[in-house]
Amino acid sequence: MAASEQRPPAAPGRGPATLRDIASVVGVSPSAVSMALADHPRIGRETKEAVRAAARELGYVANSAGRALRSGGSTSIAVVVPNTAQHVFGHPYFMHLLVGVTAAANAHDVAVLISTNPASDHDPAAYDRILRSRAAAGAIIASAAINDPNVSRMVDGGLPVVLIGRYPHLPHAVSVGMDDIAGAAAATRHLIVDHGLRRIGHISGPLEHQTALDRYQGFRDAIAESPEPCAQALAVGDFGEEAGRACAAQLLESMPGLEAIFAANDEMAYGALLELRSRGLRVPEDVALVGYDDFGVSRLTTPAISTIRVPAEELGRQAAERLFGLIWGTDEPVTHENVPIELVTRESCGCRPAS
Amino acid sequence: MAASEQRPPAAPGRGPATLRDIASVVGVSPSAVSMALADHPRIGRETKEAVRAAARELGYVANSAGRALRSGGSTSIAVVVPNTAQHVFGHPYFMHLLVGVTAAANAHDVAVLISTNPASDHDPAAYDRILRSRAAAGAIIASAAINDPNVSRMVDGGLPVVLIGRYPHLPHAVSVGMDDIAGAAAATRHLIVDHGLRRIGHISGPLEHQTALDRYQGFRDAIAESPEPCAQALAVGDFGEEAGRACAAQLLESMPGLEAIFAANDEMAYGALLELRSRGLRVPEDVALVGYDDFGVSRLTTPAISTIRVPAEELGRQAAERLFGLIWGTDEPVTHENVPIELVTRESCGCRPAS
DNA sequence: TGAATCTGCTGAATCGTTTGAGCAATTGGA
DNA sequence: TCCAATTGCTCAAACGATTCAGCAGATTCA
Repeated sequence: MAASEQRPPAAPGRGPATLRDIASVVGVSPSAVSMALADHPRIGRETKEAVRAAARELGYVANSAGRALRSGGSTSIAVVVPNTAQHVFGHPYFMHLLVGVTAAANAHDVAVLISTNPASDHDPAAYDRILRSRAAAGAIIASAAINDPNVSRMVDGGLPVVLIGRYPHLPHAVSVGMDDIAGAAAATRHLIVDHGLRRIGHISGPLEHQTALDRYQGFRDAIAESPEPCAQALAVGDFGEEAGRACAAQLLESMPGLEAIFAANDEMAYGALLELRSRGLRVPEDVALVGYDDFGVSRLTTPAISTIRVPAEELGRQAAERLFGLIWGTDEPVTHENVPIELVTRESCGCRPAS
Repeated sequence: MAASEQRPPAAPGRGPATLRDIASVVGVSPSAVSMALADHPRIGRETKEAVRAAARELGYVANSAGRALRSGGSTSIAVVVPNTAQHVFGHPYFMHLLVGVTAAANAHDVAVLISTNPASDHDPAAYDRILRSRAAAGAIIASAAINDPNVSRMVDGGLPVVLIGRYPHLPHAVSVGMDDIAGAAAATRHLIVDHGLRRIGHISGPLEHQTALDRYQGFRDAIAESPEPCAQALAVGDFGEEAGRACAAQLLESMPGLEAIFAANDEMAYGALLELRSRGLRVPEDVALVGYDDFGVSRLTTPAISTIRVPAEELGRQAAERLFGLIWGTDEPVTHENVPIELVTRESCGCRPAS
């Protein structure tokens, strides 16, 4: 079925219609058809109507390769995930992000390409190739480590790029994120001020991620601003549930009389919950617990985990809009923008009685 | 070419390199470069090496539009989600599917385009346009309602399409799915045979989804094959947590002495769990519960919900491989293939004591 | 020595679309 | 009546990669 005939002009069933097919139906040149569809003022009203009718009839959609080639720029954007697929790509955060991005892209009739790192490390990264091949007109980069050299290479690569998160060492980069420092401080402050807890441990993410750094910073800020002295402890995890267990164990060792744990994400908070439960400690009566993210996990556990809600979908939507602004040049170059976050109190901090 | 002055040959920083840039560096024609990169036998070894060196030097990646235009066929595949974005796209199922698809696509150096329905209903669907515009060489269609006319239109549209799920009314369609009937029967049989329960209710999905139909069918099969008589009841939900609550309430009304509930997915099982708990009924002691899917939700609840594990990632991977087979013509046209599923017993059916 | 073959490349055409230049017909103004 | 301006289209040239026919030069064989 791959062998195509010589192409009798505008064979009705054979493959998608082209400008030429419409042209031969209407009886004008392909150029006229192109201009008619673009609503060019120099094309007559009748011709335009005839062209549009024929286009609808034949189900014409412009060949994206032809268009991209001629007008230098595709109608796609890429969402790239620099980290290995297993680690981040499978995370609910990414899914919500993607929903936001596709919603915005759909509204502008733009296709979304997703790209992760290939397994091999010496090869040029997959997303690198996508941008160089001009398959996408720009890219949204999600959750990169701060020392990822690819990110700064892409930012400097001349192609429109929007980063998700905060990148203090890339001052020229356009980014959309949230105030993780304030969020973490709010979570910690809630434990200190509203629940009167004084001996608090933090389970952080890997410290080469800005997000982990910022949440740790917010934690320390809240401790520091407390009028009454608080004791703090740190255990460094990797955002995974198992690390949460291990870090909770570590905190219990290192800080006798631990009253509360603030974990840098909900997965680790859940891990901590399991560890505490397995040691016979009650949450929140013996140890209070707060997480971060609110992507479903924290709502389901018993007790439900109090957390900071990250509006990932909104993040994705704004990143996409910002990217369109860069691509079409319709935007003042805002360097960084934050979406609002919110403390969600549930049972694990002691706000509502665990049922 | 009188216009050769316009283009200072291979300006190093200006935009991605083209074949011409390499050609002018090496001192051969663009054709030779193309053939060298394709490892054509009629190109000399030295030239090939020089070309490859220059290509690496300039960071050359073939312009995807140019290549697609000439060789008729892009190097992307599309993943389309016919349902509204809110409903299905945000589901963990989709995320796992996507991980599998991208993993397979990455391995073959193929880009993945994702597409959802636009809001408007009268417009040609977004994925329709993607295929017609040849932006993607083929498509994987995820979770469509059985009466979705777009699906059969795409299947008959002449472009390679792989469906995910079972489509008994589209006998020619290539699809990858799982045996939902067997899975549901296994879940129900577990309640009957292993736990000795006899009065069982089913919370199904919307019955215009084949998945919902099949799981209901499996439920009834297991009831029917039971040597001892069982009582059954049905409540129809929409795969959402709220519907799970409502359906559980409905089942408790309609079937006095209800001993067990088999829900067609984990979200609804979780809703049922909440409803049972709010009525003071213990799970599994008073009412046993089994769900379906195992995308994280069921593992986190207390008690953890027994369920059927759906290998969505594997589903995505196989769908992608099947699609490549269709596109490149390297495959016998297997019509339908199943991935294996597995019963995962946890606490909600009574297999392990709830901690 | 001359013809056939092989080797290594060039030139031109092509994919489908867009766009500026330009041409023929019509209309307007003086 | 004649020169302009306007209207409505056509032509040709791109965009970048691929591919096939063909052309020199070198090599082989008779």
